[in-house]
Amino acid sequence: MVHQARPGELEPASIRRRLLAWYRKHKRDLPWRRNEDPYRIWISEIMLQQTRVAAVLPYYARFLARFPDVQALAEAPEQDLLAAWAGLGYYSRARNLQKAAKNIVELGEFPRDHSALRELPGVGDYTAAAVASIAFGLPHAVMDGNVARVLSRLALELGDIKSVAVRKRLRALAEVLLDRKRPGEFNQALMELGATVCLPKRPRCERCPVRLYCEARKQGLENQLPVRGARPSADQRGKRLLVIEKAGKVLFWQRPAESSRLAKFWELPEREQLPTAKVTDYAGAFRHTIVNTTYFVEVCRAIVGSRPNGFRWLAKSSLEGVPVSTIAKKALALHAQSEAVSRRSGVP
DNA sequence: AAATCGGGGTC
DNA sequence: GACCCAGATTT
Repeated sequence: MVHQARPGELEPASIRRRLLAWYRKHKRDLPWRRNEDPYRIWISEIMLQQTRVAAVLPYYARFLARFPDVQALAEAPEQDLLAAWAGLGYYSRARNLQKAAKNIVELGEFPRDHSALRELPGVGDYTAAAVASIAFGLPHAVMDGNVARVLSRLALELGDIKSVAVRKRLRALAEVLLDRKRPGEFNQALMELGATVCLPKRPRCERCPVRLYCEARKQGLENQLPVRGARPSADQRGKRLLVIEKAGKVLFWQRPAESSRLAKFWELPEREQLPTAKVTDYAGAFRHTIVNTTYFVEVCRAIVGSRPNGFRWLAKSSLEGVPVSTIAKKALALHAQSEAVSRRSGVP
């Protein structure tokens, strides 16, 4: 019996075949695609949460060299871990990674199914499905930003992509389409399509292996989908940071463990924290956006009499091994640059 | 259901 | 600037 598709009806078998053929030919050579070690797949998936491939690449190899297996990760000092993660963002990922590593050591083996994976801190529906399918060949469909966009176009989903109802519909569609014999490959193919062809703006439909099945394209609506609600506009704040040096050391304070963001990261003092510091000169300014706030940061050099309460001197040479916020790193770079400029021009 | 969490590439 | 990324967790 040959299946005869009616017009407008989804054709999962054909979509699977075309998508996989396309993927085998066009997939990018990414470091986490070179083996199926669950540990390495897991690390890659955590790093890739809300983070572009290009941003992850420089971190991935370095991180694995430093923490080559679950044991090493479980035993690492937290400051080492945060230092290795500094700049990637969403630092609760690093903290949860280590909690999970400790759980796995306790378990005695890497969790081998979706529900066991899902219990690890930092592992939600997406990551559990990704690791289960890619590392263990289990038939779980992933739903990430890429898949949601691709499927919203394929199925002409007109509801808000963030809404629970729409996510649920798209998830059901992903499960129907999933190639249950090659779930890992299929999931990666769908995500790869979203990342390289079915782009948020101006999708490259001429390169798409399933364009003939795409309802949005049939209607000429591929550029209008997916639909998403408006976002709150970013607010803006000023910040004045001080670079206070003494004998190769710089004055820092450390965010408390309970801090909602950048917990335990080291920061430069703000002008308001040290009203008695004597500002000697102006190093420059830059802007930095954190989630929904844009900071306009001015950097000054300053001097203090003695070490203020709650602050510590950190050797410049030790900063690599310590979690330092990106704002502080930018400020230090600006400071170093302005110092070099004033030396060249002969200004003290 | 909505808010929160980083940072950067890209248009 | 706005958008968005191989999301998870808390409120």
